[in-house]
Amino acid sequence: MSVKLNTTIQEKIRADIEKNILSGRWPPGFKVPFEHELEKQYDCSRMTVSKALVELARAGLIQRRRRAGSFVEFPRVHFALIGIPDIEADIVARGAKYGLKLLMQRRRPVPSGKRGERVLAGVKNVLGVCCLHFADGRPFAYEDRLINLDAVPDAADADFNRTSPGTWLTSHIPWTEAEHRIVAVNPSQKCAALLGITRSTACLALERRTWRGNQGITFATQIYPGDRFDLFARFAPSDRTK
Amino acid sequence: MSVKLNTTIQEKIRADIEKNILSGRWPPGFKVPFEHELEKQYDCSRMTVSKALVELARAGLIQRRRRAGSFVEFPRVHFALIGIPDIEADIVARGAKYGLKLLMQRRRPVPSGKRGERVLAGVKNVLGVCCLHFADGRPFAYEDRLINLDAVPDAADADFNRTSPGTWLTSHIPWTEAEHRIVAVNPSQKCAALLGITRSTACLALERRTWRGNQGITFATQIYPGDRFDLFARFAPSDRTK
DNA sequence: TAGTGGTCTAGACCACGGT
DNA sequence: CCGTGGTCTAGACCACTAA
Repeated sequence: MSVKLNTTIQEKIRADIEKNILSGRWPPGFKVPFEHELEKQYDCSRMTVSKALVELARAGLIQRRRRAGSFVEFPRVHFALIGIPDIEADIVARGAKYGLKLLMQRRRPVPSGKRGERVLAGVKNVLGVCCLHFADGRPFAYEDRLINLDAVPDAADADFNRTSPGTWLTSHIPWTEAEHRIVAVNPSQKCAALLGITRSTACLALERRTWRGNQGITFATQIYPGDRFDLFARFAPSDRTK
Repeated sequence: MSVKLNTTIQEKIRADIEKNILSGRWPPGFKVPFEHELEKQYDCSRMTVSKALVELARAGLIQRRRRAGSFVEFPRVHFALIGIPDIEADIVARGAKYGLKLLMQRRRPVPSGKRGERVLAGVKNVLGVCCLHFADGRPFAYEDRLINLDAVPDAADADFNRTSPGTWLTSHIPWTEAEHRIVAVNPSQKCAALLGITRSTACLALERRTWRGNQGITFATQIYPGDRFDLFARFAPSDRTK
């Protein structure tokens, strides 16, 4: 189908070996030729061979062991690199009109015993924000978010009627660490009413915690009705980026 | 906290630059020093600098442009590298006892109009398998799977009372492409009864399609009660592997 | 067009881990 | 022990592209 013109030597080596593995010709445990053998076979320097093999090891296709050589690994766990979208960008990308309704925005203590505790433990200066996201005028997601005002003081004056808190944050502060949790939940009475569904409608809850260094930035919970939202990932074992 | 002893030059360069970016000292759009500048600064060869920068570009922290240089990128989209587990391994890893009950295993036509169609369109020789996964004797997940017997003929004789279809497949055939879809659903009457829940209990549905080349291998739907299962990912922008 | 990154070479030394 | 992979060097040519 597609033709590769960008055929560098290391890319050719990588592609050849990958083909051998994925076709099953080189089964799991199979010993990949030594670097010096590939060096001769492709008539190139050892550095070039090494780059190709390092790449394959990164992708989880082979395992490299000193003195022993490189061996084909078996992909035992499926990984999915899932893009967790900015809601506004996601809705616009789907061709719908984005709408936002701010329900609440005020300083409040961190609810103790709740899930936000771990990110914002001990933080006094916290902003709580609740809002509804709309796609073509229809409720699309409910969002409940805590923001550490010590980390992002500007957030106190932000206008979340125009820009959603998530969008605002990503353009105002970089994060160094993040956690995502995906779970199916039944919505609370209040949440169900806002989304125009019943409590028995399955929803996808997306929890996101972000840090910058040791400082917690934000904890957000987004609730999507199951029939209006899903997460999707398509990928190949050698292509873990994008 | 942790001390790096494995301090190669390229690792030091990479770590230094990463620290500058994540601390905010080098904001988005900031020009990273040219390769030849870093070469002098660290008193090493250009290849070493290059490896460090390539690594940072892979991680999405910088963007490299010919003639212009390298620039700090802003992490705008949240990605989650989620390990979608083999159910048996996952249950055992949680410290529970794994159990499996085969409910159905027989050849059948691909249900047309259903979600399996795209993977196994036109395939005549299809094996349908339904089973329940247990953790410590309690229903943990319901699985409905179609397997292309043209691609994996051995599956016809496999004993799915002992090994779950997913585990069996990953150890018998490699895949080249996969799709995952994650969505919240209300279970069917039958599924709810098998899992010991009601139809109004929110469940996480994991759909997985895998191919080997152009040939569809399998289409699986796994239903997890929302209160017994979640997907979790923790990561830093520079650490997209594992 | 000039200077950057992309790729490659033909060596080198070393740490490590099978034998 | 000794051969492997891990890392590094001091060059080189080329493709691309911003100025």
